[in-house]
Amino acid sequence: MSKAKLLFDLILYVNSVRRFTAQDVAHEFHISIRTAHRYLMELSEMGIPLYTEPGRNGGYRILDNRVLPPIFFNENEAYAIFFAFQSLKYYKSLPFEIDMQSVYRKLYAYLPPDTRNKIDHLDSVLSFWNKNRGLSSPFLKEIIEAALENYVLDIQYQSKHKNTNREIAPIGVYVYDGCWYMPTVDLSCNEIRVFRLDRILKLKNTEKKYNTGIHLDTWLETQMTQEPREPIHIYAELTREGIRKCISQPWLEPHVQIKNENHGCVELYIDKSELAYVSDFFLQLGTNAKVIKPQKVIDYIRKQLQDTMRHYSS
Amino acid sequence: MSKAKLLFDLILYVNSVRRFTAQDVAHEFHISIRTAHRYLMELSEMGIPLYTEPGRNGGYRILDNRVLPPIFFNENEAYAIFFAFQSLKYYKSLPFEIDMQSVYRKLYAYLPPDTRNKIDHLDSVLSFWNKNRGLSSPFLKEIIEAALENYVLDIQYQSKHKNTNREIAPIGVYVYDGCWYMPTVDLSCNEIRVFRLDRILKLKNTEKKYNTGIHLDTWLETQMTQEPREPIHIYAELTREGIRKCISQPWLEPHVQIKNENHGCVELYIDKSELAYVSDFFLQLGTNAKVIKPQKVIDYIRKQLQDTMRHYSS
DNA sequence: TAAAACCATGACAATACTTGTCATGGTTTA
DNA sequence: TAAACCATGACAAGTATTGTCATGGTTTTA
Repeated sequence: MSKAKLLFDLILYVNSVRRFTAQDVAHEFHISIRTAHRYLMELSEMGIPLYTEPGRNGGYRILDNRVLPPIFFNENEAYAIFFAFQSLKYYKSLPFEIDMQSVYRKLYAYLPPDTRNKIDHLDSVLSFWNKNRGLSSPFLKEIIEAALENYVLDIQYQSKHKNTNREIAPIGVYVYDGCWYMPTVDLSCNEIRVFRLDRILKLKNTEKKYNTGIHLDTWLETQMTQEPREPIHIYAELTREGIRKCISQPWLEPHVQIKNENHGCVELYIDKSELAYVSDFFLQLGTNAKVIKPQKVIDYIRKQLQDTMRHYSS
Repeated sequence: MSKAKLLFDLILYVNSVRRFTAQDVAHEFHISIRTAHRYLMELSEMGIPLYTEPGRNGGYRILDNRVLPPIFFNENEAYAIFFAFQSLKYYKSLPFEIDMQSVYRKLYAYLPPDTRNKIDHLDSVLSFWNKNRGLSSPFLKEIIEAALENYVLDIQYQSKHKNTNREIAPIGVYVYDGCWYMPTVDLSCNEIRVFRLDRILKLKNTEKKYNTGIHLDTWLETQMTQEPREPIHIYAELTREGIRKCISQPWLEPHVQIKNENHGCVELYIDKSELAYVSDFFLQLGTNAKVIKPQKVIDYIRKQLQDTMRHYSS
């Protein structure tokens, strides 16, 4: 085995055992102890964060933030990384922000000049804006860590009518529509609740542990595909502009039927719990939509219109 | 200089010159031609895409998709890359998708087992959903390429009242609110127009070139910070729920004033062109907002209410 | 058609590097 | 105080790398 290959394997070895003696290395790789020492010194010089403790029960340790063996990337893979980083550029206070910068620097430093120009140019024709770039989610990192380690959090949350304190076990975090959300198990009632991160006022890690046993993707999938429990049949006619606006809504888009360039309709089943939201949506479309079914939505829209009318005539 | 270091530098050298002879290498690195041959053979064996042409005027070439010198990343940097990739997971038909997969595999392969678990777990507690994950933007890659190379595109676009054909020079692409947009110079009128990628029906590269001379970031910045040209003073009172909804709007958020837990107001200047949009927004807030100024908005809201009322009473 | 300018590969000696053994000295713990 | 670690130096034996020379192939050009 060549020296380079051996050093490479040695990085893998020290990364996985974390604590070892020169003896261990010598035995593992069938080399002398003297050479083991020499190799470990070389790794240190390469920047691998080893430290040693002399004396009995001493030995070598690897610190956190271990260095991986050197990896060959090609130009396209570098592009892919730059492209992905670009997508996060406008989020505020992201975890791993500093590490992204150092990845960027390392890759950029090794690119040939013409590719650098391309990368600079890519940067100048591609932006991922997000709606809530003004709103920061200061607790994001803590929440990701808590979700990873199954910690229970104590949060103060600004809900519709008042501020509440809750003990929750986060299932995970997700961004939707440019805004961070956290589905959790609320430990007071053992139900799943979703919180918006920008509405969390305070957060404390209780150091207690609770494994929700729920996988974020699984949960999101069930949310998205869930059949309505109390299905309500919605039918509405749309103008051209109404079609355009409905198609922009991902939850409506599959249900829009286009009859001709200027007329269409939308027909779907929703759950009772979504009634208010859906009614508000059609209300906001004004004369570009006309809800035909159900009467409940029509009544709601009429009531809202009357209330608002009164509100504005006083 | 050690052999490893020399090979490393040689990668940088061949990546930047792209075409060279063994003689050149020998001269550049002060080694014999024989050794230059040996080294170049080694690079080939390492996977660097060299090919050779024998004969006079022959020599070595490097193919596209050049391989970068090996890079040491640490655990946190690997995390950062996984985190960034996660943010793109739900976009449809992205450029660099295949390369992202191979980056993922390479990094993952070299992670120690415990870190692999963490990465798997990170994957299970973090999702970046986006609103239009159902809507694909099939022309994204073509548009990025056209923007990079300053090509003029011929598009068919579904606008508010009819489908139109336009010749445009893309300034760039950006995502906002989960949806892809493309600011362009419309060559028929030489004005800047923004198109939504999902509303592009057809796209053709004309092979003509036109340099817009506009930098996407610069343009976005001016869009966002632009002072209103015909400023209109808006003042509205808000309920608790009104505050909540206004704070969710990034363009309103800085102008919301909270008086107490249940009352607040919002005051700002907007441009005349935004009047309809802003009016619609306050209309949709119903009784949770009361616009006090200007009369124009109040009139608009009243008219909309009446129209919709009539619409729903027939 | 021959010479020039490339690549490809082999042999071999000179040189440089790597390794294992032995030796010495320091630190910590039982 | 002995055991079990790390750290480092010296040196000979073993291994790898390098440059020189040699030979053979391909393509271009004069």
